[in-house]
Amino acid sequence: MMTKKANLPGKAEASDKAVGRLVLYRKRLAGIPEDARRFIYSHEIGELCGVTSTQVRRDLMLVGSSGNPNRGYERRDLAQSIDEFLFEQRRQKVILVGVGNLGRAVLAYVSRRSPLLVIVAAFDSDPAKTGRVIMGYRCHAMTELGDLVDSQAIPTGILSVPVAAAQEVADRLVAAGIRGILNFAPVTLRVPHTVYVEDIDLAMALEKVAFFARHGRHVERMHV
Amino acid sequence: MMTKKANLPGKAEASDKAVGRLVLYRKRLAGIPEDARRFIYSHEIGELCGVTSTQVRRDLMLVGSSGNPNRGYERRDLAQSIDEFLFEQRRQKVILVGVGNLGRAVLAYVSRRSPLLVIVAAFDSDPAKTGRVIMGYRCHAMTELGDLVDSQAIPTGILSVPVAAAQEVADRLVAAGIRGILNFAPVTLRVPHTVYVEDIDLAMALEKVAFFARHGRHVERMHV
DNA sequence: GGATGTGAATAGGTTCACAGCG
DNA sequence: CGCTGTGAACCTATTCACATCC
Repeated sequence: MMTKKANLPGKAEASDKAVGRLVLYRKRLAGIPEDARRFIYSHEIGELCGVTSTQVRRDLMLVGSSGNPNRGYERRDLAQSIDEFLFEQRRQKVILVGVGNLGRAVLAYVSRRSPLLVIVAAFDSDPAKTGRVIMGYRCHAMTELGDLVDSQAIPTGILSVPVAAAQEVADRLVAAGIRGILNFAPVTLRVPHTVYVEDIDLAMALEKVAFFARHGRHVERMHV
Repeated sequence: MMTKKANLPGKAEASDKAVGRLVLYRKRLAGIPEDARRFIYSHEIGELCGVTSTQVRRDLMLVGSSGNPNRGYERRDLAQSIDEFLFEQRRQKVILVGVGNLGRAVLAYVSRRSPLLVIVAAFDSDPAKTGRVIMGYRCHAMTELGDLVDSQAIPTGILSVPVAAAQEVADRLVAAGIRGILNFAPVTLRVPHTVYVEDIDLAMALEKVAFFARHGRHVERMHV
């Protein structure tokens, strides 16, 4: 029998952390000047990212890239492989809900930094904002949210609304078929477990830092 | 012999993840109405935070709190214990460097949300900003940075300056004796390993979400 | 010689299972 | 009974060690 590929054997599944690091490698590679050396060693990538060289090589196994002993990895080629692995080279649409202080900062921050992700619309419930162009993005009324996500099959949403509205908006996003949410609202969202949620709570992040600032412990790095 | 307490036996060392969860528990406890039930079970905390009850109890062992079979944990008491563990109940000073879009959002976000952390000053290199009050915080010139951190023994700094300036500012913070940095600049900072750094790169976080949105995998939650 | 790629060993974190309590 | 507290089992992630290649 065995028609079900449950756990598709042979193909290694990328963990949350591994994906996080791959995104990081990709970003740091992009930061290297175009005219720098054509090849790069795993230990150099490691230094750039605060990761051991073994870890880098282990992660790169996932993308199926392949380096050359003695010369290392061809930079452009490697970047391409990682893009392929992460996004299949295709652009992916994103929407943002909640154009407050934080929402605006995110709009400003993300544009230009992620060429393979495009924010296609922003939403806010405040009538004073809807219709206007903010940080280069047109702000729509919340009523249009469901339709747009659904009709354009938007997979990813950024949630930067006040706590009070967060769960309700999340519900609407889920109902409209969203697959992943980057959540800045300080609340644990209830969503079906098919939807991936990454929470960023700035206050909590700061408290964690404050704790370890006092306790002077270890180095462990991971960019979100 | 055995004078060296290497690994100080008996006292469990809190891991990065455990601390993150404790911060989360504390935050969610704070969100419960004052007049709600006086006791709470580990499985209730777990539901509130998206964590298993075993995990909650395991983490609470670290703070040395103690629940009561049959009734659970006394809410106020527990919150107090966690505060004690995380911050020894004392207020801790924080500064912020870089009052751009993101810096402003962080200022607005953190104030009121972390009663035990107080932002004591903001800094920016733009003369148009220095001297003014932004989001309720007075903005100082960068020249005052080292002195203030040093003289007031500020342990924790928020870094929300442009990439180009990040490493230099980090160096100055370190020289002035900072112990922990919350870094929003999209660069891996080089700091002595006695300094704790937590990186938050919004673009990277979004890319991670976009990846898992396409790959529909697992639930794993962790609020930064 | 110094790098890659990777099985094997290790460390770290989570869940299980259950004793003990109220 | 259903909960807490916790040793032990388990599972995941990282590092080691080394065969292999240029």
